[in-house]
Amino acid sequence: MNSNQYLQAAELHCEQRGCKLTALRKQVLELVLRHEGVVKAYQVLADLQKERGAAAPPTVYRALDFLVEQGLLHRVDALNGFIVCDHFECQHESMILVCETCGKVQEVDVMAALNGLRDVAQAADFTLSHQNLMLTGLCKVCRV
Amino acid sequence: MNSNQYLQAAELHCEQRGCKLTALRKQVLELVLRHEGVVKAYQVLADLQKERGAAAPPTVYRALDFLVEQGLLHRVDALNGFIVCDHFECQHESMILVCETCGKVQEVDVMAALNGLRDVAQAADFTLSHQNLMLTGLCKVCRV
DNA sequence: GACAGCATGTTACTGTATAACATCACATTG
DNA sequence: CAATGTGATGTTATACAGTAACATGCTGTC
Repeated sequence: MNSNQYLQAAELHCEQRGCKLTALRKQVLELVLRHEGVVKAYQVLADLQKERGAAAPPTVYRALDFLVEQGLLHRVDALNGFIVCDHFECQHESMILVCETCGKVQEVDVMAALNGLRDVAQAADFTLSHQNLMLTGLCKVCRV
Repeated sequence: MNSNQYLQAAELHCEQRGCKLTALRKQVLELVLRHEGVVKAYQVLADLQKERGAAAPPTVYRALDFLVEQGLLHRVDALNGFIVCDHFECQHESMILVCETCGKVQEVDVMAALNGLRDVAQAADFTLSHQNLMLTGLCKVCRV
């Protein structure tokens, strides 16, 4: 799926959920798409400023929040960053793998594998919500 | 284990690992211990300033980083905070459960339950390091 | 055209974290 | 004992992250 296709699908996705991928939101999403892997809010802000002159933090954060809410992006807490989710259509719980060495990220689905954790939590009288886990390790390339 | 016992054990633990729980580090650890649950760096900083007058962010961050490195604290990325680990002796991988409603945290061990995730990661050509997962959900009290 | 409701712009601020350099304390050793 | 090296701490300044609060603009509906 190329960038344009993605944007189109994203637009449709938003409409189906009863809200709009406005020009600004689309532009922000586009900026995020341009980067490989994790993008920071202030990076997006800088990019946005290049493209349209003035822009303040709230502008970017609001757009990013919206995109996260729609499932188009995932927030990666531990990195204060965001990544594109390329399977926003389906209900999923994912695990975001961050390589400690090169910083590359990938997302894998873990709906099933989470059950073990869910059981442990349940045993501690705790009910897990939907998760987007972030775990660290070594990617194929950096593993040597 | 009360606070004093913990501090003593912590001191021993550091020595065994070839480093020192200095007065400052001990004081910071004590300040963290005083709080239930998650503590923020700037909260600790404020407390520290009350006790010893001047103190700047790096002082606190260095101490906290040290304590995390020694396994005495866990960093909770998603909350920009820290919690005490009360079983720093043993090699463990834990899951930190954060209640979405009341914010209380608890730590549970998940060495075994992580294997499922490890397998999924391996299938994606990724080798997981040791983890301290943070997951959100509802605690016993807030679950209703 | 008036209004409601949402999106965006703007200002100012709070909170989180670190770089870079200065100084101190203490152990080692020549 | 003085010289030196090393790690801990102090200090200043700044970078980076996020939000509150209010102003303005846009669009659809009655």
